[in-house]
Amino acid sequence: MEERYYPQKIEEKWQRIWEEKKSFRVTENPNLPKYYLLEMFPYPSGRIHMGHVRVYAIGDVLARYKRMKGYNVLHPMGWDAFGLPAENAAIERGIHPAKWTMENIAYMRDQLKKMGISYDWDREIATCDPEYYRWEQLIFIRMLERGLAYRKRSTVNWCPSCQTVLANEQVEGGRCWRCESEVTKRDIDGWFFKITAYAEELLDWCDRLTGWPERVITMQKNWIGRSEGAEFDLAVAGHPDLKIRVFTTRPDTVFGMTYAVLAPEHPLVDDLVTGPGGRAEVERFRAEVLKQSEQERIAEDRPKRGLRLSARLVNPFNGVEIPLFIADYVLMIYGTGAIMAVPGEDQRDWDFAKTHNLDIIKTVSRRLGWTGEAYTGDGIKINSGFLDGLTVAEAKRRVIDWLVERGLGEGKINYRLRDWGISRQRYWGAPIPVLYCEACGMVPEKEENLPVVLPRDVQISGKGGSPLASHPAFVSAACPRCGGRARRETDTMDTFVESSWYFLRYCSPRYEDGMVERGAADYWMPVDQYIGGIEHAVLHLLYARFYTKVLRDLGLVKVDEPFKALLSQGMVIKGGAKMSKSKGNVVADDVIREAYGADTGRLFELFAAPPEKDLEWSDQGVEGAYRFLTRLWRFTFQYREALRRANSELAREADTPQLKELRRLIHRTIKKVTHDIEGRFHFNTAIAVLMELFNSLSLAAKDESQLEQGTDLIKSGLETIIVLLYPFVPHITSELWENLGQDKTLTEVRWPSYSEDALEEERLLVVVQVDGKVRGRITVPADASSESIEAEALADPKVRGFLAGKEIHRVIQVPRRLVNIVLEG
RNA sequence: GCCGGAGUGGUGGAACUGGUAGACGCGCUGGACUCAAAAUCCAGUGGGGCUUGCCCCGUGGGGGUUCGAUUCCCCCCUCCGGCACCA
Repeated sequence: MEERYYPQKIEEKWQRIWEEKKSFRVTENPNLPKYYLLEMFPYPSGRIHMGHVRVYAIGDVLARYKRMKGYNVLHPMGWDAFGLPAENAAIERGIHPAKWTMENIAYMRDQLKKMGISYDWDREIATCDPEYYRWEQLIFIRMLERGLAYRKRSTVNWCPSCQTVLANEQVEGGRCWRCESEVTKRDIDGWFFKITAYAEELLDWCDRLTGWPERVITMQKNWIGRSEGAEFDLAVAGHPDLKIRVFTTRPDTVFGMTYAVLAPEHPLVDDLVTGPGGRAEVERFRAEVLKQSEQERIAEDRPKRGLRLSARLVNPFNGVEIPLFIADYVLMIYGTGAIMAVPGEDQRDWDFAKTHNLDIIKTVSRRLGWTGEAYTGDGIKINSGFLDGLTVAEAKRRVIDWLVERGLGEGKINYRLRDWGISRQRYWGAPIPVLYCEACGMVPEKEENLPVVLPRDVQISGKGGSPLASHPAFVSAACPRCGGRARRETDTMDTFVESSWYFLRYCSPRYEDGMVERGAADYWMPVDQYIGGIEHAVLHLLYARFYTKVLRDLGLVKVDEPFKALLSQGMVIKGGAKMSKSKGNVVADDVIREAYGADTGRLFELFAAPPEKDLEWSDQGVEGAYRFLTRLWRFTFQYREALRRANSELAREADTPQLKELRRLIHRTIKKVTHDIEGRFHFNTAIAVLMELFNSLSLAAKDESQLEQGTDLIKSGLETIIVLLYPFVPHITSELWENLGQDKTLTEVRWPSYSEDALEEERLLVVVQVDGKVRGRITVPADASSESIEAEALADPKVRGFLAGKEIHRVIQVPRRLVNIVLEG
C-alpha cells in the first residue's frame, strides 16, 4: 500500500476487475429477491458532465447497496438514440446522424465506466438499432388494428425551428420543450395514439402509485384534467332540425343561463348564419381570433371578444329564449365546443356578460358577506324552479336525472388530456410501418417485412420536409395487400415512443422472437426504483404508463404500471443556473477525475444535498470530499500493520468506557446509514454519520492506551466505515479493504447488521427543563425509575436555583430523555 | 388567477412520531509544525450581554394550541415549480 492516495490508479484497477469478473451481470434467479433499479437513460448528446453524473451516482448507491443486501439487482444502461440534435449535427457539420450518435455513445459509455457506475453492460441497448425499433413497429400495427393508433387531419402544434409537429405535452408555455422556439398552429395529417382511452385508468392509478412524489402525481392528475358534469341539447328557435350540444360541470345552474356560446370554428356556425353579410362578419371574426391566439393568449385580463349571431336558443328547462354568440373564450378542442353561459356563477361568463350587456341571474344563495362577482361556492339553489332549496350537489344530480328521463342529455365526464400526436416530419426516428396504396388506401406493412429500416443514404438539408420523402427507394414500395404501387409513410415516430418501453427491453435485450421475453419481464417488472429529472413529470412518465397499459392489454406484460417508485432528483446548479452546455457553466467529469478521482466527484454530489433537492456546485465542497477520503486513506495506511494483527471478528467486550461508547457508535452508525439509504435516500446524512464515526475512530486511535486495548474494536470500526461507504465511493473502499488483508472483495461482502443490545446505553443523558427552558443535564443509570430520575432532576444544583421560592405545579417526563418542571403561575 | 413546494448561522445543509435548534461539511479566526509557504494537525466559531460563568434573544413575519413548537392550526410576506379562458 502506498502512503499517498492516488485515485486514478486504483480506480482504473477496480474498474478493470469489475469488468473482467463481470461483477454486475445478472440473470433471472427465482431463488433471489429481485430489485430493478433504473435511471432515465440519456440522450447521447455528446458528453456527460458533472451535472449529469448526479443521477447515476444516486442510482449506483442504491444498486450496490441492494446487492449487498442480497438482492438480484438489474441495473442497466442504454441510449435514447433517436432525436433532432443528431440531425442538426448532420446539417451543421455534415456528419451522418448515425455516425454522430454512435460516436457520442462510445464516448459517454466510457465516461460512465470511468465514474465506476455498476451497470450490467451486457444489456446495453440503443433505440436507433433496427433490432430495437422493429418491435415498436410491430406494436404500432397491433395498435392500429385496435384503433389505438389512428391518422387524422387536425390543428397541431408546430415548431418552426425543429420543423416538426409537437405533442401537447411537449409544448411548455407556448414554446418548444427542446429548443424554446415559439410554437405555431398548423393543419396537418398525422398519427395519434389514443391515450385518452386510458385517461380514466391513468388517473385512477395515480392514487396507487404510493412510491411516487406527491408533486409528480399532482402534475399528472392536473394534466389529465378530469371534470364531471353533463351534456345536453339546446334547441334552435325556429329551426326544428338543428340543436346544439353543450357541456357543463355545473348542471345545477341551468336556470341561470342567459346566453350560449359556440367556439368560432364550431361546424354548426355555418348552418346558423344567414345571408352573405353575416357570413362575411363571421369570417372576419374567425380571422381575428386566429391571429390573436398566437400572441395575446398569455396576456392577462384580455377582453373576451364575441360576435352575436341572429339565431336564438331555447333553454329546455324553462322554455326561455336566449341569445347566441361565437366567442374566443370557448375552445373547439374541449367538451362539445359549445357552452351554456351562466354569468352569475362563472367568472368568464360574468366578464363576457358585462362587456356585452347581458342579463345575470343568481341561482345560488351567496355566502354571508360575499362581495365578489361570479359566485362559485356552495349554497342553496334559488331562482331555479324545481331545484329551489336544494344544495348544489343535490341539484346537479336532479338535473342529470331530469335530462335522462326526457332523452335530452346525460351525465358526462370530460378530460383535458388529448391524444398523443406521434408523427414527426423528421429523418432520425423510427419509421411508421404503413403504406398508402393507390388501390387499397392505407395499409400496414406485413409483419414478416419488419423492421422497416431507416435508410442511411439520405440527403439531410434541414430545408423543410422529411429527407425520407425525397428517397425514392424508401418511398416507393409494393402494397403489402395487393402488390400494387404504394407510397411509404415518411413520418417517423416521436422519440418518446422508444422511451415508453425501453425498461421492458432491458429485461431480455437480445430476445429475437418478440419485444420482450415473457418470463424475463414477469421476473423483473415492474421497475422497483426509477430515478430521473422532474422535467418528465408529464412527458415521458405519462407516455410510459400509457404504453405499458397498452402492452398489458395486448398480452405482452402482466404489470399495470411500469414504475413502482420514483425519485425525482434535483438539478446541479452552478452560478445560479442549471449546469448545462448552453449556459457554459459545466464542470467536466474528466477535470474532476484527474484532479480528485471519480470517488471524490461522487462523494461530493451525494453529500452536498439530499437527492430531491437542487445541488449547488462548490469547488470547496469537492475539496472537502477529497480531504475526507485522503484522511481515510492515511488512517488506514498508518494503522494497517497494527490492525492486520487484530481480529475484528472476535471484537471482545470493550472494557473502558470510551471503548464501550465507540462500540455503541459503530452499531448506531450501521443503523442510521441503513435507514437513511433504505427509507428516504438521504445519502447526505448517511455520509455525515460515517464522518462522525471516523472522527471518533481517529480520536481513539490517537490515544495510546485505547489503541492498545481496543485494536480489535478500532479495526472493526474501520471495516464498518469501509463497508458502509462502499456504495458511495466503491474504488477507494475496495482498495482499502484489500489492504486490510481481506480475501473477499467488497462486491462479495454483505451489508452489516447491527445489534439492538449493542445500542443499549448504560447511562442516559436526561435534559432537565424548568418551564420549558433547558436548565440542566443529568446522567442516570439506564434502568433508573422515573421517580428516581425526577428526584435527581429536582436535586440538580443548577435546576434548584430556578426553583428557589417557587411552587412546583407539575412535572412532565419523557422517559429516558427529558424532565420538564412546570412552576406555579 | 388556481394548484403544489420551500423559507433554519457567513455558507451547503442536520434535527426520528411535538422534547437539548444548528449534526456533518465548507468558510472564517487563533495556535502547532516550517526559514517561509502549501499540505497536515489542534482549538474556537448563531446573535447580544456581562461579573467568563451564566443570562437574554433566535428556525421569513404576526397570532394560536401545548408543560414544551423548526415540527401542529390560522392569517400575512417572499421565493421556486406546474397549469393557465378546459366550461
